[in-house]
Amino acid sequence: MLDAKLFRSELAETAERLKTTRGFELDVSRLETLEQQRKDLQVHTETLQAERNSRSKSIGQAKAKGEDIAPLLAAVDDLGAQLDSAKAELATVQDALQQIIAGVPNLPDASVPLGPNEDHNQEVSRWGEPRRFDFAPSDHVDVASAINDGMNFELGSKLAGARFVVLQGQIARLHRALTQFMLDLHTTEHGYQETYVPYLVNHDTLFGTGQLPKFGEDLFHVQGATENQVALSLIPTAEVPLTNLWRDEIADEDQLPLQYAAHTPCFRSEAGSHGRDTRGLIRQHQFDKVELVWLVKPEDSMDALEKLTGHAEKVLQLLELPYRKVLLCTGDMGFGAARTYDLEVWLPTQEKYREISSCSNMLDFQARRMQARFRRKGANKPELMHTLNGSGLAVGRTLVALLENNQQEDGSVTVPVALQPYMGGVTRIAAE
RNA sequence: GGAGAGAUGGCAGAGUUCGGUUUAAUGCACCUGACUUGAAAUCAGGCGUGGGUUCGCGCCCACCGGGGGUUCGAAUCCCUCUCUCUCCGCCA
Repeated sequence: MLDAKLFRSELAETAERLKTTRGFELDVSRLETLEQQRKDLQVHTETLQAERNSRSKSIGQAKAKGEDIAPLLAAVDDLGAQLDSAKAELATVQDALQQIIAGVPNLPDASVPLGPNEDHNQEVSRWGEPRRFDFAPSDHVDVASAINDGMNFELGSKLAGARFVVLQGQIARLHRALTQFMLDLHTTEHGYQETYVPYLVNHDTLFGTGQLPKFGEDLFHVQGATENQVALSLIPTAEVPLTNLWRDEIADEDQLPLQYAAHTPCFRSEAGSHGRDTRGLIRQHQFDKVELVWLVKPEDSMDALEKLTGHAEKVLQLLELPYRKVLLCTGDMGFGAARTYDLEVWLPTQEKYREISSCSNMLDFQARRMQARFRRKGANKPELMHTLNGSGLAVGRTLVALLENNQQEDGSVTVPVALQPYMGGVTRIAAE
């Protein structure tokens, strides 16, 4: 959420920036109208409240002295009704304002390249050399299926439907090994606190990170998750529970930066992506991810983004997977992001780089929604934190990349050195 | 699943019986100053969050787990939801 002051004192400039960077149309005249109404109604309402308070106090004092309070009660007769209607009008206007403001995306950082779509992203660097095959490489589905039916989508759809999978045997173990490897790397080498979090969260939590109110259709919602009527939703990423650990909290300055890592399944309805990536593990309703989250002081957040991205890159490097790092342009960034790097891994059968990690600095956008704050030594006012998150990495897509890049002509798949300890020392997996 | 007790500022913790000088006591922590070579200790003062309004000093409003209700007036009374704790039962 952007600072409400931007919509008052710098409305025209803010609307212009949103339009040029994100192509987002802010309804300026409606905002102006609502803001004027809000101001009038709020002043009116608070005046009535002040009036009521002072009269009630007088009544209390008169009563204490044993005076007759009937005339005082008569004088206050219709104040309650006036106040009720003023409050109701104010609430209507404030809800309307809130709904607009909660749906406005973050403003990109000035360092982000301008552009309407992914064609305008900037490649920052490349690592590794895409392998040259002296045979026609198979895609990950064929590679894994050939290793003792290791990846079975028919079983997935039987159990749950389209976009679900069952992994078996060595492929399932490889998937687990990747997860453990990533989590160990980040917690022992990169300073993250290992964290286990709920996979179902409430709506306040989803509002905090920006999934609600605007992107509810991307989520799976669960009815009657507890005995009551509270609506819960499956997390689309561990960013949601991790970042919300500090919702409505005030940290001490010296507690920052906070670094959290968690492995969770992620659930996405993939509404609006019918027909895209229908084959294979690239786009599933359920996938595993190791997520990295930072909570930092504002002046540290850009530096933290570089570190966070570096930590995700380290995973790819140790797995010896070629990738490139891309700085997203203004039009391609997520709702809450101010600056984002995507890491894209080389997929030989698609002959292109595909997203495997997305690392973003949200600045205070989420912190404002969550009221996640910290207090500097000696300062009396708490201040909003900055929040960052990134995949380190998406486990399913890492498995895809490993299977495709490390396949051999005989159908076996070599295990990278860094992963071998997690595979019981095995250097390659093959059909048995 | 059954029975009971609770939720109050950064933290701890009064106030809730019986609604009204409570601008929520007090302590800890924190900030400023005094004392000190410096520190500790001590003393004095300050110190919740969000919002509105004002050039500013300031003034005003809301907030005692969430929502609703009763009332001129609610931390306090009523309803409801959530969460926590104790005991019993069940259970991976």
